[in-house]
Amino acid sequence: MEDIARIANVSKPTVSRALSGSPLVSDEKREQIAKIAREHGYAVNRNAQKLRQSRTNTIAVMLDFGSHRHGAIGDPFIFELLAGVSEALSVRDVDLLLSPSGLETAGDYVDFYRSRNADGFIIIGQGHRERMLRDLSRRDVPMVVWGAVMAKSPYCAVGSDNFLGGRLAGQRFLQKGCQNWLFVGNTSHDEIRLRYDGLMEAATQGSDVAVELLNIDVMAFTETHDRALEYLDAKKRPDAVFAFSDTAAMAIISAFRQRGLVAPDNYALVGYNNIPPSEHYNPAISTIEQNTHSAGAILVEKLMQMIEGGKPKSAMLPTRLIQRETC
Amino acid sequence: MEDIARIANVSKPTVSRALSGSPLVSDEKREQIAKIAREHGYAVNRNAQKLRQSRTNTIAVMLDFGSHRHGAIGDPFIFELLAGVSEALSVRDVDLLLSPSGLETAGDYVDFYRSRNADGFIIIGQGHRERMLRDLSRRDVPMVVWGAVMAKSPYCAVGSDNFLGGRLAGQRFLQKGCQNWLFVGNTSHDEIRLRYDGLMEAATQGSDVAVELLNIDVMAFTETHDRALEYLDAKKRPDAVFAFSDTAAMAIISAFRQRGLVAPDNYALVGYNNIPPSEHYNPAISTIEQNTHSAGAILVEKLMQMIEGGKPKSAMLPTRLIQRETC
DNA sequence: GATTGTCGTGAAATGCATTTCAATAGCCTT
DNA sequence: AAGGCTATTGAAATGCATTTCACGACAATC
Repeated sequence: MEDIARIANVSKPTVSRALSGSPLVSDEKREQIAKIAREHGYAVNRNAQKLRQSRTNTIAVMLDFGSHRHGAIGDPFIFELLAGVSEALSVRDVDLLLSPSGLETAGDYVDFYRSRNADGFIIIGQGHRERMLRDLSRRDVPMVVWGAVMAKSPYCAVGSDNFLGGRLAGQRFLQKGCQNWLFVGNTSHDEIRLRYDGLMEAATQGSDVAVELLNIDVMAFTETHDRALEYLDAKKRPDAVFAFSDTAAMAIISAFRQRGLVAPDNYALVGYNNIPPSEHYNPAISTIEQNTHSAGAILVEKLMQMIEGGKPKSAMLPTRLIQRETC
Repeated sequence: MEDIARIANVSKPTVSRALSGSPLVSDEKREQIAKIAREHGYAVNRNAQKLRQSRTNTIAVMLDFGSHRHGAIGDPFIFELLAGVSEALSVRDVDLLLSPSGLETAGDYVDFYRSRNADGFIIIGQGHRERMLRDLSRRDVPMVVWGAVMAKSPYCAVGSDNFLGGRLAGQRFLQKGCQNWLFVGNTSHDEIRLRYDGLMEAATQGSDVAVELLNIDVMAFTETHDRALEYLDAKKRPDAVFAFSDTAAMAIISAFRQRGLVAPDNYALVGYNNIPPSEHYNPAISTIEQNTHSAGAILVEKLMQMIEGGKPKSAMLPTRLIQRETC
């Protein structure tokens, strides 16, 4: 920068101001300096900048890649969410650091933050990290979580109305007169348990409705498929299935078909997320839609408020049932 | 750091060495210093470190999020690739900057690199950026590209043997005696054109084989589906379809079924990527498998060599046909 | 006892941009 | 013509860790 200053016959601060678009420097001079910088292949050292400003304009997005081969991550839904976040960040010219490694405990997160790697965290899915997240939220680190939104939550969470999602599915089952329901998913994840709770609430409003729970902990396609087969082979015959994701719904459809059961003739089925293939699946999958696109924007918005010192409130996004062939 | 040094009764350099695991400092002292740092909530400022070392231990991974709503990105395959890269990087303790915004021209990439935002680039998919990539590769910026591997390529590319993939599908079609083939994909992308070329080669080995091309430029699910319907409604009746991705294959299956055509009875179908749902789809999709997992590791390996000043060669990964119900 | 070597340590230089604060030049009032 | 104001500008301080180089202490060798 000093060299550029010399060539442009100005001082270092002036170059700095010109390049960062400060109003203190005239447009003419700015132009001229920018030109010189360009010609000499000079680009501001971003690390020196971050060091000086104690601001990184970077946020870390935590995806549970660990569960990649457990399937949760492969879901197009997560990808859409990530794309939404990425887009919202790029509008603000903030960089996205994807799932930096070695972050396990709340202490790890705090250290990472203190090392000024990022100005804050967006954490996708509480999963089984609920306890860690609680700890972390007390440590004065800007963070926003995508997942279950609970009244008592100590941190800012953004998520769909999962309880409603479950209830909508249940109400539809009631309409169709189904009485033996099956919920497929891992209820140890808050987000998914809320869906189960919503389904249960609907169940209590019907008469003679029984709900079973197929609690799969490895949420991959193949595992879900196999667990569903086992379930059927135990002579169970649900007339309504609510799956925690469309991907899982596909696994269900496949397993049930192997045993000669087809939706909607032999059972009703509702999935979750409304991923693109669901609409054209055979049969087309009824599902609960989440608004991924605004999700990303809201997550970013909240986190930015937090970084600026604000204390944003959690937000719950609406959800709706999309009826297709399976139900 | 100076404070920690004072408290530990040593000098700044010693603290630096202790915390970075230098062998120059005794284990005992290292322990003690680490303890003090922990107790006082001290964490090394990563930006100062990067500034001093002129090394960021960060690489930028470029995904074409722009095409998100054009579908390409939603493909689980891309996600798997990303997960593979992420994992390979985390082993090396390198951070992953995801698709920083504002990078269009080769010049943008160079500036970004010169600003020391990252030590190099992994670029997923040449797409329509082929020209930019050529430019960039001449500018002395470490980069590796996932996509078509071509002999004359000026940059290091890693990819599957797409030509072979196409040929395998074609050979299978020949075995089954199909004569009216349809290729579905956007051949303006090198990667996909190679698959087409491979298919064509197989075609020339058969007798009386005709190949048509359904050149879809928006590779999203719904668009593919609609284009397939249009195609059928133009009274075309292919007896073999090769789709550039399993996702596209699903769209094809759906569209064909709407016109009363079912695989494998009415036509043979081969997809690409072997994403998890393909195995259990109805019908189960025959497909060309790419090895995503080693892909990520190889990409990272090559890039690291390049960052160290090496000049790694391109690599082509094997590919194989997985026969399932559709063919 | 003198010499060579090893090990650990610290002072100071370095990487680079931003920001504060004081100073200057130029213009307008009165 | 003197005083006051604005718009620019620059010198120096600052953010923080790493690295070079030199030095002291101590053990081993002759």
